[in-house]
Amino acid sequence: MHTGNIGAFKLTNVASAYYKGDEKNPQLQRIYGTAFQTKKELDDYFAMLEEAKKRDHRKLGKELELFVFDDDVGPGLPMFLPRGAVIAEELEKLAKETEFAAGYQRVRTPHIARESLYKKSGHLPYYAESMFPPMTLRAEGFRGPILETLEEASEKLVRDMKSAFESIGLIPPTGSSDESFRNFFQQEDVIEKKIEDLPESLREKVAGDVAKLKWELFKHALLKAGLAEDRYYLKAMNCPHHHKLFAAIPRSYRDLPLRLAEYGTDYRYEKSGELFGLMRVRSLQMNDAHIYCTPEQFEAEFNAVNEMYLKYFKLFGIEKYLMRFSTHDPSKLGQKFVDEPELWKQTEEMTRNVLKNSGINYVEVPNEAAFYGPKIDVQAWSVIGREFSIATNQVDFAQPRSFDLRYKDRDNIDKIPICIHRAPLGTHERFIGFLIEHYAGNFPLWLSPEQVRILTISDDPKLVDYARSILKELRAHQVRAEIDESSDKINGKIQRAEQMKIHTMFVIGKRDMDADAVSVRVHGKGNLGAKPRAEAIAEILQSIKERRS
RNA sequence: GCCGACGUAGCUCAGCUGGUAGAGCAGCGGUUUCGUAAACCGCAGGUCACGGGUUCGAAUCCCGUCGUCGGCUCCA
Repeated sequence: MHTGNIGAFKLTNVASAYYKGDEKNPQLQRIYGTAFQTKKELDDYFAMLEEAKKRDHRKLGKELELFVFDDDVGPGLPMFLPRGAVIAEELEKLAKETEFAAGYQRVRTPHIARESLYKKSGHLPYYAESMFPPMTLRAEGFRGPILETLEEASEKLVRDMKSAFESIGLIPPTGSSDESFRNFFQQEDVIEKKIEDLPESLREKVAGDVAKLKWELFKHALLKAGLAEDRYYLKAMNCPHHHKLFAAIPRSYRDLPLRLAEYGTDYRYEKSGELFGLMRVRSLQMNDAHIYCTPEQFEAEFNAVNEMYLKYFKLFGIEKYLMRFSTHDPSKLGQKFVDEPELWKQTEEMTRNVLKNSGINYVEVPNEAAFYGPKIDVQAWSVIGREFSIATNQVDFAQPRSFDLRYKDRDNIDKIPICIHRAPLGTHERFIGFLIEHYAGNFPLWLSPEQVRILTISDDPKLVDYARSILKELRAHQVRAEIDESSDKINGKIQRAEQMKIHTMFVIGKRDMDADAVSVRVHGKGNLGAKPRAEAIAEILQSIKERRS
């Protein structure tokens, strides 16, 4: 490229940016502009932006009464109104059916867990920044009296410290008075010597680290003294809970692949400036599943997941997509990525091969992997050509190890499974946001918040009865139908229904009633004329069943 | 979190350089019974995001907080 190619340009906006893209660096003012080879391309680009503005999911979400945010609830915490909740439920139904057919099983897990779970999983410390701070409770297990004074507490602390030492096989020196115990505790070299005397298993546990030993003992004593805290975190991912479900039952190679699915609710403490409508939120419900498999099964499972993506893309009319294969940066092992250089290499190689063999459209991006393994992000383009990061698909070698997950293989040896994290529809929140823009709020019938609205031409009681009997029939078939019996003129009723982008309108007048018919009007298509009632309803049911676009 | 802009009725917005709030739609009450994108009349609705300050007087000026948006960074 050179400047000679610039045929048209336009300045757009002004904003600051970090020097060299690092948030630790100072910020500079940046003037944005865009350029194209031809005026036509430039105009098309701005037409796209204009169209995107009209389709903005925040605007349509408000107009169509899909979801709201409320300051008292909190930033980034969307609430779905009935019309929006419908879309989420349809997506869940779709996911459940698709996953059931693909051999997944549904599970259910709580929204919170103890700190220990996230220590095991590696979320603490690798993911701590993105988690809500913990809620702190007085530790469970303390049954003793609440201590009145500080002295009392400290005496008890020392006493319990002593028994803590004894509990791991360290015998305090002769006398065992509190005094001598205190002295003993001060002498690190003595403790070190004692550590050497420990059985190997215990020695490993403290890893020769006196500070760590002291800390462990101190915590133990604190707990016993009733001064300990117990911390619970809101979950930011579902995987740790699912790993526990894997571990809950002894697993054989015959059980694999085991596919555990849940539309799990997660909470992530996104930085305030990152929040953006439904696209970036702090409470999110993910179309999540974890596949536990053997290395031999990996390729088939991974391909099956990709097949599922393609199936969804087709259903939603997503024509352009790209898989971004994210790998680790060796210089950030132990900081951003778990410190397992060999396993990183192996799983990345394995994943790369599957991608290559499958012929799927992908690019490789370094340094963007998940902390527990290589990751594939799926980008999709909406009909107006805007790009969204919708879904993710991750390979995890780290957590199965840290959770000590095992299955008994053919050769009677315990082996560690590989875990595939996958969420083809991403989160409800972002996916619904995407769909709003993609369809410009004109959802296909199966997704439509209100599928049919019955509009009566007059409020003649006989006519209203006829209209209500149609409503009843539609609802008996689970069709989301409403009736507008207001005293407005038919034009007014149509206007309101059209503005709410109601998919199908049944206009009911005396002519229709006499012929046991309905006049069908479809949003965006206008009046389609009268049809026998049974035929019109059958068509509605068929379209919903097939999830027609 | 950082830089910048913005924050008036449920919604969309008006309110000029400070004189103490206004419209349309929606809502409610009537009237109207009208065949494919807005029938008519009336009523009600606002601590002008929140908290402080300047001033005789603040929606208007200043400071702080919260929130939203445009970016950065991050991400599903």
